[in-house]
Amino acid sequence: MTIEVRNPNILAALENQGYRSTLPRREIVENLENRSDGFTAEDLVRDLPHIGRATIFRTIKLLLEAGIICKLSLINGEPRYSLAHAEHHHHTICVDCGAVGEFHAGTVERVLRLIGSEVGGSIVGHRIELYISCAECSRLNRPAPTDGHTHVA
Amino acid sequence: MTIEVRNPNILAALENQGYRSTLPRREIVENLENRSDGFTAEDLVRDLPHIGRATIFRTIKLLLEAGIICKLSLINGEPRYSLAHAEHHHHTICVDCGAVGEFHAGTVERVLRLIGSEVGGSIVGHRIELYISCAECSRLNRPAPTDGHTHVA
DNA sequence: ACGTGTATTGAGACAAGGTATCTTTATCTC
DNA sequence: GAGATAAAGATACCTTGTCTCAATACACGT
Repeated sequence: MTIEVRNPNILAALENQGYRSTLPRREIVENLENRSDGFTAEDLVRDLPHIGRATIFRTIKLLLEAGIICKLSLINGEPRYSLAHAEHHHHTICVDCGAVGEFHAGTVERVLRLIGSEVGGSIVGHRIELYISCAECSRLNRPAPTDGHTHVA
Repeated sequence: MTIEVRNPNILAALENQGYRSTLPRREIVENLENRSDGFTAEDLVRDLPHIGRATIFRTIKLLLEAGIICKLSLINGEPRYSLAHAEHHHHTICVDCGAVGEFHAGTVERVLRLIGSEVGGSIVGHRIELYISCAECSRLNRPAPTDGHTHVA
């Protein structure tokens, strides 16, 4: 399980990939950097009303492809985005407050590779999401009576 | 890794939970049972044009809640449904042909529980999806040059 | 078999999240 | 600066669902 520091220069990363540094992109990236938790595309649309909706979505896609942000889904399937702090990781998502954490577990990756090899064919990727009620939320609310086995997917 | 047999009587399961056995529901369940792979809500809407859109979605929701079908997402996030064959499981999804397989890996569950306990708070659920190019597809197409580490979520 | 209460349906409007198109504008390069 | 071209904005449209509300069909008691 690893938690690393924030990418120091997102704009530079985009420019290195041949993209222009435009005002809307700078504003979106700046907005992103001031967020600690997950956010929706609509959050950005609301925060940056002078930037067109399409541009917001286009930039989100760009940042996703560049690995700068990740797309994750809440337990009900709603999409959220979050800044990527580490290279390869997965997310813990608090179902109460929405806080997003990152973790990396080599064991899980190994087991999935093993399963892939049993199935035959080749592994293309995987998606892992761990839904929790974070320490604070589960203290405030009554602790959720779950078993960690809730079948989500 | 387990693969089990199909639920013999979906309708009875619904009735046991207090739901009425209506014609639309019978038709939808019958249609489902004749599918081997993942399907979309629109597939059902197309196949059963005399059944209202809302009813299709309502019934899907019902079957999801009853654990009779699962909702899963393709690598690009598109939703798919698939009949549930086993109790608690996750899915392998072929990114080329869409074939859906089921697997269960106790090791992964254990590791996720461990991670949950490190994070503090309580585990509510998890989502795991393994994207593959199935044996047949990876033989036909050129084998995908991936490493099993593609960062999806 | 026959009402009757209530769950369920169908039609269609609405919503969230996102994409496509097309014209105008802003960047980068020289 | 000038020009080629990437990117932005506006807006229509798409997909996947959900909501409302009147009309219908189940299931149950008799």
